[in-house]
Amino acid sequence: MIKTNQTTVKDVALKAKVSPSTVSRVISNHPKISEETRKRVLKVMDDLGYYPNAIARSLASKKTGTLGVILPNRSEDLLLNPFFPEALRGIIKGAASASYDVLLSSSTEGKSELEIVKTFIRSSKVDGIILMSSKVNDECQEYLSSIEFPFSLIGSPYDHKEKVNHVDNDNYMAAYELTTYLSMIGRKRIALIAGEVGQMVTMKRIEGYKKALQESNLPFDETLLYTGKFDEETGYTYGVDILNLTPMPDALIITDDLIAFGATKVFKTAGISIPKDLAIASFNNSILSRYSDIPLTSVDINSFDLGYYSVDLLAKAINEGVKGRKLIIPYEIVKRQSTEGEAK
Amino acid sequence: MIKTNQTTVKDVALKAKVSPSTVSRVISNHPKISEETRKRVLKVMDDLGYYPNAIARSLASKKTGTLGVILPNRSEDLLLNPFFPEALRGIIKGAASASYDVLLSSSTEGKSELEIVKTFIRSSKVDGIILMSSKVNDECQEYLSSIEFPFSLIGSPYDHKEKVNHVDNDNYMAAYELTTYLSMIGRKRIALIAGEVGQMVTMKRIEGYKKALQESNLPFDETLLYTGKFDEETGYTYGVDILNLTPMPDALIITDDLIAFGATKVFKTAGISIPKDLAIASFNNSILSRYSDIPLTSVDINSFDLGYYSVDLLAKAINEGVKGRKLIIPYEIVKRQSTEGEAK
DNA sequence: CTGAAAGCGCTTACAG
DNA sequence: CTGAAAGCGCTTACAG
Repeated sequence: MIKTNQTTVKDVALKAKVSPSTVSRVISNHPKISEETRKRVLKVMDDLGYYPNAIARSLASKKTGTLGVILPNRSEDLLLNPFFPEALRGIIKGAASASYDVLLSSSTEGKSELEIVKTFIRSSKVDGIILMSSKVNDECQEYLSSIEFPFSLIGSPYDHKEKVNHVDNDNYMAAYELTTYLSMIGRKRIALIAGEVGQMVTMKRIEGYKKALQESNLPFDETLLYTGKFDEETGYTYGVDILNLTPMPDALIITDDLIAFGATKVFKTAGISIPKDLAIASFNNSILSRYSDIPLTSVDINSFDLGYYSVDLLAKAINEGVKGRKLIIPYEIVKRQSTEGEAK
Repeated sequence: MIKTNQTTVKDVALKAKVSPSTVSRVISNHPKISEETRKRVLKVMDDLGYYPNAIARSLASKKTGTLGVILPNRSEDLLLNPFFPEALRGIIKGAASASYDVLLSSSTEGKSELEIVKTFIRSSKVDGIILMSSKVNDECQEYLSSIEFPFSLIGSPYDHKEKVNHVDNDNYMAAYELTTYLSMIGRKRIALIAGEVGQMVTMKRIEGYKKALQESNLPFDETLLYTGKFDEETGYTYGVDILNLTPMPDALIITDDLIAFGATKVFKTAGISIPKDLAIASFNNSILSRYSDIPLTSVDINSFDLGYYSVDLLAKAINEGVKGRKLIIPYEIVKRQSTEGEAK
């Protein structure tokens, strides 16, 4: 913002010989303006290079035309997990087509997500908010629901399902299907590296996994279930852990390609044959799963769409007061070499 | 923004028995407020749960406290090139520590970057702008310079160097050093896949490459220089092209890991031994270069820092009117197996 | 150190 | 279909 002597509605009004009210009305496409007046004003606006001041509009109209996006606090996620850039791309695209701007949360160390949300709202900077992940006992969901501020969630709400707009995959089914598939190809000891406890998506996937084991008449073995952070370290660490199990699992589901990729390296180095000794399946279907030496079977969750439709939902929440709407984005299990060989 | 009956300066003023002016002054930390008054007002603000309306502040003060970031129009970039998410992460971090919010350009198909810039400025939504890449004849740089609007550039300005704040690697030197290194390990025919013509970074790297060839007494062979889009297709296509050259090059520089990764697959499938027959070096040092079957030598350009310091520069441009400042972010050539074997 | 007043550039009932 | 007036919630010379 610079002290350029902006041309204002007043200038336009003067030159078009109408009142500022009228200028304002043609700006906002008010229906009851005569075609003649509209044209004249439009022409003057063009001649003067006039462009409405968004800030002034916001103050007067109580609408900002911008959407706030809360990025995960832990910046590692932003870096490693391809979900975030992809979903963000979907959000940007969606926002563009709905004529919204996107304001990103500045992730400061000290500030909790809730504080960021509150600041966005209290400073009146956004019309609505997108939460990019769903935690168990998420205080942001709680808060936003309680003050009835328009928001949408990527993921499944931990509570208040009837009030929270959200877009998600059916992660329960995805894990169920994947586990069943591994069982069908003859695997008996199926391990799972499931992501962070405390994330709804982790809960859902574990549930689906357990259910599938049960229906396949396979025992659930707690020692085959891993949860934790999703960085490189973890991939290696768990890989080594699994290597040391006796008997080793003959299948492994990992909820992110990157980790799967890392773990795969450990197994290969140790002379484990994939998929013969160990079938591996993962999530996100990122570039890594395709480019891997042994291409990885992976669940494509359509991150872009998750982002894109979260905007759609949010726009409806803002404009029509929609609440509790739920959108399921289909996933797809892309089968590749890491699960396609014969079992030993 | 919701029609919550916000508490305003007026409410605070009333309860604290001061004028709104005074409240405003304690909000903005005006020095000449008595400690006593300050404390009383602060207490009332806290009691009332008051939080200043950012929009109103903006309108009155002509400062928005937000930075506009222009993302590349072609969304493929955002997806594939790890530079963008990384640099964006740096920007977000930098913005947070400088107390700015980040507004993202909504990349619509029809709109040029220049139009987005103009809209940001004319609607008074941002105090400054970050351009995430530098094109030859970039009209945004031209425009922003001409109206003297604060901005900073990631990359090298194509012109008006004395006016444009920018942060960049020394891409000339990086390409020069990498080429020289390949020559030093005995390579005689060094090919280059250089990225898009029209990007300043591509120009710089080609220059450095040529200079190094010359100083190493190697001929510059036009048929060994490739430019083009950076998607998967390109990697495969050029890989096949190179395979069909006679004689084949014995070294290849590629300005992105992903493409290098793709090309590598082509070569491996064709039975080319890396690095024996063909040494490969690339840029960005992404996760891919490490995880590759044959780990790739790659230039780490420190994308995060590029983003982070672009904010630093921009803040100085806004607050101190700084112009033409230049910041060089060091790069690092990370040597790995793809260049470390012996030549044939 | 503090207050009264004007103003930032729009929008929106209200009235005609 | 259009205008006059008040107001959105702050900030900032100006004056004291």
